[in-house]
Amino acid sequence: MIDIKLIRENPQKYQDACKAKKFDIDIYRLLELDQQLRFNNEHLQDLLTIKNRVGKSIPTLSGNELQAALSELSLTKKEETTLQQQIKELKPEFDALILQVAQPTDDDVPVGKDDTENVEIRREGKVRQFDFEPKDHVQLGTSLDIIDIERGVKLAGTRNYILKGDGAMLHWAVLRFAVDFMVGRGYVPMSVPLLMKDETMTGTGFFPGSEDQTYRMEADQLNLAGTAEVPLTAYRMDEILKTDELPLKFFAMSSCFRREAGSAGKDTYGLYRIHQFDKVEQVVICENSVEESNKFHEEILANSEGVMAALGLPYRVVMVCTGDLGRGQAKKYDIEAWMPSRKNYCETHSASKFYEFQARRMNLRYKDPAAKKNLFCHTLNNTVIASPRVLIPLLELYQNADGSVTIPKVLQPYMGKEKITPRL
RNA sequence: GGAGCAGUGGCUGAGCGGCUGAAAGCGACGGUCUUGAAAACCGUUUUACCCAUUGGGUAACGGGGGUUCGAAUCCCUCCUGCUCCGCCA
Repeated sequence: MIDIKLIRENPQKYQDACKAKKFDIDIYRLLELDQQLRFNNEHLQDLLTIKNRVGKSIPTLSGNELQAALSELSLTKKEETTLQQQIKELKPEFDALILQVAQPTDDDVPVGKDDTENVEIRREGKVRQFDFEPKDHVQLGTSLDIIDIERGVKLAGTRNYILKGDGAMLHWAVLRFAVDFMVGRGYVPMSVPLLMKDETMTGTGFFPGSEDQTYRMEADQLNLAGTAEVPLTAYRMDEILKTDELPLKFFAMSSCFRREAGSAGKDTYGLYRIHQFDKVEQVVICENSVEESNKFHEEILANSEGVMAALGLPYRVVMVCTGDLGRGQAKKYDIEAWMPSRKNYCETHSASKFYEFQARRMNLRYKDPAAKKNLFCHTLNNTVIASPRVLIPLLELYQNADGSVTIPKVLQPYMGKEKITPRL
């Protein structure tokens, strides 16, 4: 959410920000509502002042004076009711609109319409050239009997799968490695609930907007989180933190649930785009400072790059363009791993910087001794590892001519072996 | 799921129609004292918003609604917690 004061000062900036991110919001309608609400509120406040003053004198009055006071109060009350009625009508529209105003992006964010215009920053690692005809991850998974998509779909419908034997082990190995890695970086491990209230979804910025992408438990009015970003970021929601608590650095491993509505027919092959997966996610909550936010944005990116490097996966870092940014994101880096079967670098990580956009929605603040008041925190998050998507490059790049798959060194302790071999 | 009890400031806890944005204690912060610390003593200490130069005003005692000139205090409802019962991974 954006501070209404900032919008008043420079409405065009926010109108432009919405446009760049392809959100159709009428900032000027918002300002109009704001003005009416302020006018009504001021008027109401004056009325209440009178009401309080007269009301307080009531016990000291009697006879005609009392009657006069009471009739004055009944008049102000009538006026108060009218005003409150008007406010009640205007407020919901105002609230709904201001939640939709987009966070302006940093100046260095490239302008573009969609993900095809994201800008590559650099490439890391060497893409493997095969001297045999490589299989894709589905073929490998089937021949090694470690991935069973057909039966996953039988049980749970399209975009579902089952990992089996070394497939399940490899999946967990990757996650466990990521967990240990993040512990090593000093982040606090968290095990969190995944059925989230609407307020939590709104606080983190997923609602309004991503209702279509969210599995909803209507009977209980809860929502299955699509990422542990939601519980981790909202963990201290509605609180005022002590300055020395900051920065908060968390990570959680969790299952993630996504409806993938609107992507019918897209990425239908294999384990790329699925309804349920597991992810280790990192979140940083820091003080209200652009420098701090930038510092931690680089830090969480570096954490994930550390994981990719340890896994020996070639990847590139891209800066996401305006048209591909979410409403609240000021800047975002994606890490894209090389996926041989897709013949491209494909997204495996997404490092987002929000400034106070989420914190303001969640009313997450801290006492700032310098400013001598409560400021909204800044929030950031990034994937540490998401599996089974990362198994795509992992299996495909580590395959051998004989159909086996070598297990990356750092994962071997978790697997208790060096190779996944076909059953005979 | 049923019954009972309860939800007040950072915490404990009083208030149970106007004098209460809220006693008291603890904690925290600042000061005096001290070589330093502790103790003692003094002071400060909820939040958001509005108008104005110092200052003034409004709202909030779990959420929402109601009664009343006036609600932390009475009523309704929802939520949360605790205790007992039921059911159960």
